[in-house]
Amino acid sequence: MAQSDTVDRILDAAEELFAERGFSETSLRMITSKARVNLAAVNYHFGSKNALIHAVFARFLTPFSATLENAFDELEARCDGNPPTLNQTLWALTESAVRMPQRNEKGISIFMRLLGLAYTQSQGHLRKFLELEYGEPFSRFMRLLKEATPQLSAVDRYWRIQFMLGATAFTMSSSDALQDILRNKLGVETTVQEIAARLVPFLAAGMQAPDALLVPPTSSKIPVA
Amino acid sequence: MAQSDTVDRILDAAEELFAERGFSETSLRMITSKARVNLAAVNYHFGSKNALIHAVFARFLTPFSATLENAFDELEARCDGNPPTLNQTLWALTESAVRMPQRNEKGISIFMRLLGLAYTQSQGHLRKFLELEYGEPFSRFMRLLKEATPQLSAVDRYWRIQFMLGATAFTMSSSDALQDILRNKLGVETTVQEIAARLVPFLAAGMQAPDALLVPPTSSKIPVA
DNA sequence: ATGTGCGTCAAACGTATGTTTCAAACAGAC
DNA sequence: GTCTGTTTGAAACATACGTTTGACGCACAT
Repeated sequence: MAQSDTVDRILDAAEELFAERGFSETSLRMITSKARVNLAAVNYHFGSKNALIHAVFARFLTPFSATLENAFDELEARCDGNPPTLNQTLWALTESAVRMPQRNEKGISIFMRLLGLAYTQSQGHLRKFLELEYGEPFSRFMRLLKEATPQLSAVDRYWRIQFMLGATAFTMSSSDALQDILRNKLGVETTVQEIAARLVPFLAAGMQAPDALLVPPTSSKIPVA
Repeated sequence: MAQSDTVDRILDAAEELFAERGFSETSLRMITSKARVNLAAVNYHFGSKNALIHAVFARFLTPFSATLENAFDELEARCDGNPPTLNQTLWALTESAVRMPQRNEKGISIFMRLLGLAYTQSQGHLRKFLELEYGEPFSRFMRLLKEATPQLSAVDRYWRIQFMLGATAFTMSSSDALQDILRNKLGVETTVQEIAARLVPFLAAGMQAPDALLVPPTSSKIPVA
């Protein structure tokens, strides 16, 4: 065995367990026993549990971030000068995610779920790590979104982007369970690609919704079509 | 002091700590010391940490669920016969949430954050507890959504509902953090009511988006590196 | 053969957790 | 006042955690 695959075994196991159970709820002992390596191996190879978490993110975020930069480069080149549309920007992102080389068929949903957890679980160190290491492609995505939705105020845009992130992270992270339910209920099979194909129009429509009414259209007034 | 306020002190402290740190990351010792009660009081009054979590949810979910049922009753009465529109249904839900009697100014955001956590953190016991106790208003909401979007196929509707849930749960579960970012970046203060007022149009637009295109609308042939 | 460096292993460490114990304090009824 | 059931208090319990230790095995250069 070449340069000991212990490191990868740990990363594989950790990635999967973190995705299903969260960070604090996953102990090093669960990880090492799933990976069938010694407990001390984690601290030997990574230094600490937090460092392991960072390594798990780095392993999939680094190639993804490169792929994404390429997709954005190409998109901007194709539009030369004009800002890409909202649809184009969203599709560039989705395609980059979907086309990522996956280690297994659960790859994309683990990927999404981890991103969601990173946002949700307020682990300070993770947040700082991600901002530091991968802030740039994120900023670029934000800039593209901004140029694609000039009609929105900065505040409206900010919140709508959060809504998009939420819909995406949530759906993708529980896509396994959701696909099961759908299969049992309606007897339909679905691929992640199809989910993405449904998600993008939903998001685009939401982003381009008319300005937020700050008053509910309840009772008498504004019956709404 | 009437029937010992220990119980309420514990619930107040637990609610706040759970909302800011999550369940596993909050220890009974943090709770009891914040509430200035003895450590053993939690197990004496509630039986276990899990039971305390259930009690925290029950305290705000029971009145909320009642309020919601009333709101739906009233909405259906007002529409007599015709199914309520999507906007009306969504607003009935949001208003019920926003108008809940709050214990303090942080009430509503704690409430939202806890709901988000319940969805996000896959604590098995919580899920089961919530389904068992509050499954009915949820089913009713789903039925109203179905009647409000007859143009959607069952599959489309299913996924779009997941997208809505995701956007809501995600935003609500990190709303404090998101408000902080917004404050530091743009110097804007936001209330949960305003977030809700922005969320509803976003969701409504997404739900009513044109049928999903199953092919990305990129210019040429989906080049992508 | 010998020594060196890296990786593995079982075992232990210190700390923090949820829970239990049991005596003391307290309330209200008689 | 005395008794009775309920609530508090300090302390201990058993367990699980992340981390550290030091002995051991093994490849490989000398």
